[in-house]
Amino acid sequence: MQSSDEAPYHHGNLRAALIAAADAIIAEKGIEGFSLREAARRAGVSPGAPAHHFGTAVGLLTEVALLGYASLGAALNAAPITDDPTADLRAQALAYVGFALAHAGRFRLMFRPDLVNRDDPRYGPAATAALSGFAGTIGRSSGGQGDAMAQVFVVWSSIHGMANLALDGKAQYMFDGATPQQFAAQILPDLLAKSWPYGR
Amino acid sequence: MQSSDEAPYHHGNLRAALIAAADAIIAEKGIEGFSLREAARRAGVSPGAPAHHFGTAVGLLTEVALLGYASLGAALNAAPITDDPTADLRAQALAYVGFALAHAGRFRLMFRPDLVNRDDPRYGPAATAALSGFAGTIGRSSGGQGDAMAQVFVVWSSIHGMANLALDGKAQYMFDGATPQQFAAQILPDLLAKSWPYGR
DNA sequence: GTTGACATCTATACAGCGTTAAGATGGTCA
DNA sequence: TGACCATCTTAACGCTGTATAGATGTCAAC
Repeated sequence: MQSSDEAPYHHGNLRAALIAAADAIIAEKGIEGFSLREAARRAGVSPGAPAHHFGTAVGLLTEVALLGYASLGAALNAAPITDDPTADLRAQALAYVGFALAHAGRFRLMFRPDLVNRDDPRYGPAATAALSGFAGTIGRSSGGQGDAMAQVFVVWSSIHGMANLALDGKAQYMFDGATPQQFAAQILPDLLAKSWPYGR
Repeated sequence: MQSSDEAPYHHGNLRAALIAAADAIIAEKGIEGFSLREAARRAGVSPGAPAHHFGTAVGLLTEVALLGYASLGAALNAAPITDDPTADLRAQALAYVGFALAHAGRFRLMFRPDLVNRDDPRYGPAATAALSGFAGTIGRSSGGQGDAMAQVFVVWSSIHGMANLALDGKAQYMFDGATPQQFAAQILPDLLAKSWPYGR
């Protein structure tokens, strides 16, 4: 509740504070700049304190990754639904790439199997939910015909690959001078029109 | 020269031994299992020895990554050139995904900007050369029309995204029971036919 | 209210890490 | 032979994640 402004007794809700601290570190320094001890430092507790709430560092990072999937899903769903599924999917794809570039640390963490516990029961649903925007748009257009899973995966592959390459700076070897955003906007229509079986 | 079979004086060629040791560690334990000290241990030298040859750990890992790009290029070029560019590209794409799955550690390292020094003058050419197989196949079919760079990037995005998702085990949420290889073979034709402007 | 049980956090320690600095060692060339 | 230089060792520093034992505060039962 933060009712008194000094560091309280047993800190109150260390769990949430550690998650917030970890997310902030990752946003500032990237996933490589994260350390469990610094998260504890920022939360004002001793290095051993996080263990009680999260076990290991992976436990804490898994929480951040789950938040990342939630925020990715929110970003995808922020694109309005129109009567043009092709345009919708294009907007979602741009949102996906935009999310990767704007939240590089989170995005990289989300796809780091060594830092995230995939056996957490919340992981699968969180990942699926994040992609529900894609699935919905595709389903609205294909009318349920074909293998929906395969369609989502094909679209996801294309967009995910582009997000990764743009994030890794690979695009600069191909289009000098363009920002990743400009580059994405330029390439996306072509990429999507062809990777989506029912598009155009 | 390795003329005597005992550990010699100043070791002989520590540089090559360290690169080989690092590559072996990464192949065995993945990129997260790598440590500079263990590479030194395997080469039979002290922890400080690598510094003289590579500066920091990134220096050594950059060498491994450069080897990785070379081997990736070789894998792509191993697919024979026929008079059917679509089939060629399909084979190369399968080779790309196959490389990622067979050499996961190397592949992950190659795309880890924090572990590889992109400012190394050999980096850009190595990456470009690795993709020359894609570029050649695409160029052979498109006849030089259109933006060659953009075409390569679109194809690369799709395949790279699929390789990453398969490598990260994401495919298992969509096609249970199928091995990544089976999954790749199943999806690739669809992905490629649609991501490649001149295919089919 | 006092007491016991419990969750929470601290203090401390350990092994391992990357990196650095100073010095020993061996090869090479004048 | 002697000077020079590349190479490697030894030792140390501060950092990391994690484990253990104990202190501290909360809460429920009596």
